[in-house]
Amino acid sequence: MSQQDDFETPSTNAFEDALEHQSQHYEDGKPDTRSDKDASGKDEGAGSGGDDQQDIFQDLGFFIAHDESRQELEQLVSGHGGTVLSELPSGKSNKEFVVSTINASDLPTVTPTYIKTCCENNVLMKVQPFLVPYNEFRAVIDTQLQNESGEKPTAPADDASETAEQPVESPSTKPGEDKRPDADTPQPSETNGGPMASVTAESNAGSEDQGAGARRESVDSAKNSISGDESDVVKTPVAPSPPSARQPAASHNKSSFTEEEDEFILDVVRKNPTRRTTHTLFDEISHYVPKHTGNSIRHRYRVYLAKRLNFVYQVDSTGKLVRDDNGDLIKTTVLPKSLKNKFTASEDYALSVEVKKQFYRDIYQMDPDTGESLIKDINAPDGNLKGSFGAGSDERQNPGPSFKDFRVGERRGPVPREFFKKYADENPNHTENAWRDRFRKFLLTFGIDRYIEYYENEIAQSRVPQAMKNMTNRPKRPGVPTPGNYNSFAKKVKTLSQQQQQQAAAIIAANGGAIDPAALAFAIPEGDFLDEETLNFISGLRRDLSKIESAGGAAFAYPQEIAESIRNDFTNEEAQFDEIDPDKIPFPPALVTNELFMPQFFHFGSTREFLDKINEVISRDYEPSQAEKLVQDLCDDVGVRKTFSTSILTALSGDLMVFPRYFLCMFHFGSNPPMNIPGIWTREDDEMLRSGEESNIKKLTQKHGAGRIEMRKRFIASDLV
DNA sequence: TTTCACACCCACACACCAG
DNA sequence: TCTGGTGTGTGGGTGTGAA
Repeated sequence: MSQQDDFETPSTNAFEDALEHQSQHYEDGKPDTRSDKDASGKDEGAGSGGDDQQDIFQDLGFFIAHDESRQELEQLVSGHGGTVLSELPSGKSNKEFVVSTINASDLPTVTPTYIKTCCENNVLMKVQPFLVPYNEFRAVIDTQLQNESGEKPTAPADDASETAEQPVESPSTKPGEDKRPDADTPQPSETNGGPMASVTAESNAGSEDQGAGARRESVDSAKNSISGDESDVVKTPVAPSPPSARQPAASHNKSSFTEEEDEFILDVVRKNPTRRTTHTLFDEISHYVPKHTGNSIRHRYRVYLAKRLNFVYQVDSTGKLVRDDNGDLIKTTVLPKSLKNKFTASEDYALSVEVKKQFYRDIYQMDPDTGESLIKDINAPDGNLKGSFGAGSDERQNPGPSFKDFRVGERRGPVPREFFKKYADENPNHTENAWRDRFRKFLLTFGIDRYIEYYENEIAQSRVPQAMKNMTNRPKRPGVPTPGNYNSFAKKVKTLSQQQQQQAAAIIAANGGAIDPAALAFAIPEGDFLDEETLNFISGLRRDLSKIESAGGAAFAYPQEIAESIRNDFTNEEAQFDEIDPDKIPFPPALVTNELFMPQFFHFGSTREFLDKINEVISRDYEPSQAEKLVQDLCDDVGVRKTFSTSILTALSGDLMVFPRYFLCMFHFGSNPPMNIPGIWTREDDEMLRSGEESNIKKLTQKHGAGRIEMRKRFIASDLV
């Protein structure tokens, strides 16, 4: 597989013909000349780098409701022959679209990415994968806001969940790319002579699904639209939050993918580009998109979303994300290698020849390239012999044929491990184990002499030789799940303990039969989660535990008078904030998500039980510099994610006395972080403290007390906030 | 009939272990 | 140390059924 195939091989089935169908279905039956032009422009556009601008949007109108890059989008539309509409389309024409990431108008709406992608490729692409589903919740909210403000109804305000985009390199076919042999090319297959893998382009043509958006289930971006948090998301190349896990269950057993979910999937892939083809990545994503299984998310990505992956974030050789000097992720259009590499014919041939040379050396103690003897003079000073003597003595006596005339025959070894180690060092495209396995399972089965002969013959005939295939016929293992099959929740539950099943069933039942994260957590194997980077962006908790740790005890050790003052404040506050009855808080509490808590959290039977355990953990004897151990214990014993407990510690300025209060108030008041609680510092509190204004300090003193203000100042001075 | 979500398949790359 | 057995899960699909 080409390393850059996703970008550089045009996905020809992605190019537009949907509108042509639409016109047949909906329009007036007039001949549409665009399709011919598109057909001719496909390859040209894809290969030309997009410099030769064409009127790809001719006859089409777009209402740009995307505030973020309105001017750019308008220029792109008009620059490519399209019409920029000054008001919302009537909905009667299938050639008019709204451009926005939110569809609150129930009109055909495409994402801004559609405009950009078409222009970058100079091709009118299929509109279907870029259609935005109608979001009736958002429409309701917009209407409410309009009613409250008395404003006229307007076009849907743009959602800011779209990540920043950059121009994509125009797709082109690279020389040296994976070239699949012709179907009639003979190949080294024992079991069938056909081509190894015919690339089956799934038919995407013929979609006239203008109503697809309206049919889809809408989701809860309404909450975000009110909070005004969207702008933050736009400005940073951070993924959209995971789609809400508390969305109403679909009326049927298959849920459509929303734009929000699509963007979430794309962002996780961008941050895990080496795992883009794996099953496990999508299974992990499914933990955060509970309406869909890993299988279906993977399918969704492969068939639809891969075309929209116009960039990924750069990773190092180990797959870890790389950041620039400012700490930002680096976008790239070059895809990193995936986890496993297919063996090519030239690799098979090179290995065959190298193994053959190894046998030749072993048998005849002669250098296969020079024909010189490898046996040192027996009287040599070091007394060592060249080469090894793995073969029988008879063969060693034999001067032997030239390497060219030598045949390996039935010989299978020995091949020292060192051979594969050295070979892997020189050919790092595969590991030592992989080279050895290729030798064992393919070369030995097919025949070394035979493959060399085949390969050289193909080259001589100016044909493209193929790699060996179909050499493995391991019997199916009875009772073992099919690899790469990440299906339904029910299947996962089957693997759980009886007690866990009962708990999961209870949660599902309490949830009206809908699967929620709490129940789902039982099905997630421990440690089977997205990488820390992804979790960070999911949780939004970017606290740096190492800072706290590196500050040693300084951040948590306070002078006696401050400690005394804080203790007094704490005692006075207890009646108001610490005597909330945990038995009145249902378990799991409403705010609990997988982003904040580990699966073992859900093993607690009640909120009280959870809080008792919290109290037990923080009562242990931790040194001031043992923040990391505390965080680890909270994770292991109570199921609080490290990122979450670190953020709480930061909000509490390390004051463990307030730790139970944080959870109690969070669950009771339904707010994370809990607001207006003494000892729990919010971002606004910190800004007020930093301002140094007398009025602000006065307010903070009333809220937190003088001792905690001193404590917080030290925390800020240590750069821990 | 078509589309799409979801289930399922299977060759094989890569790994590890025991004799 | 060599070797064979075999586990795991990637990579690239296809099959099925509801809407």
